[in-house]
Amino acid sequence: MVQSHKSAEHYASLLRAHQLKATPQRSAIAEALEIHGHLNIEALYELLKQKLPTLSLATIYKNLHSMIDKNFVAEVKLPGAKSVYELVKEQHSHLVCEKCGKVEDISLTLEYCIDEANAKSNFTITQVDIVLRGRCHQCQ
Amino acid sequence: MVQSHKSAEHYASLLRAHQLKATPQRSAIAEALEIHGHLNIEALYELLKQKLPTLSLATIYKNLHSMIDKNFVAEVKLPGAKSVYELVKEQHSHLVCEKCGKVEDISLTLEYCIDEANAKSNFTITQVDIVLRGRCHQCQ
DNA sequence: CTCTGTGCAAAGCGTTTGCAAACGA
DNA sequence: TCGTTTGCAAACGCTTTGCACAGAG
Repeated sequence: MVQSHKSAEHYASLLRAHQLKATPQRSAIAEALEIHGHLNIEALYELLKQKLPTLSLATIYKNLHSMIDKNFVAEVKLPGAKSVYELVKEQHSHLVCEKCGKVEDISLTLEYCIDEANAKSNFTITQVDIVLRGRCHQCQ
Repeated sequence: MVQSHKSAEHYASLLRAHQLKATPQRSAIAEALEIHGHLNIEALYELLKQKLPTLSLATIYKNLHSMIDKNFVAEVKLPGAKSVYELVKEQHSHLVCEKCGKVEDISLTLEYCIDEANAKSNFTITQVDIVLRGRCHQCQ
């Protein structure tokens, strides 16, 4: 298991930088997402209950919403699976293993896609969401 | 409003070609998706109730599932919006207007993305789902 | 001290299921 | 005719809400 090397204050500052009050629940969510990268709501709840036994699902829902509103967390909708949540970072795309479901980030050059889409359509493209599917190294 | 120029038998044949019994409800779903391109469940229900007043939501859910199982219909998950459904066609990507929500198809060259992802990751990519967001011609 | 966040329980809402009747092949 | 589909209503599960108490700033 990956361990955190960040202090509680690290997450509190991150939260405050996004106009979010720093509570233990929110810090725990931030830490879990930073460590695990991508988690769905159920996984997040199971994970956090270990450290915060009284944590309620409602709190997770409320906090994910406020974190998304403040652009601190993003929801990643995956084809044929539950949404996962991640900390907002620089623009990136997602790889999903079709066998084990693992999600990884990948940085792709998107100019080509955007240019082609602008040329072929009447839209002015501002954003590209890409989900790549395939087999991860272990599942080949 | 776009009107259909296909006979009822056209949709019945399409359905049978996908191992689906041709019922009026299914033909109506196929027709609506062919005419409108992309519809969410609520829009589909409202539309179809006009022609089939006794149609139930449960029937739409059951049929969409069997149509997806038979690879006749595909679900398109959109960031921050309800899923829409479309008839399965050749591989293509989606454009979504961030103002009016309109969804259009676009054919993009994906080799570049796939090659780059294969080169930069340990995954063997088999599929790429791209959702482009921006402003459509009317909403610029 | 004040306002926001938390946890619990209840409510809400979209989706699924069970079943009898209707229907397609 | 036989197996599938339909429509209804009930059940389900995930998400949201209301509220009293606790906690952050």
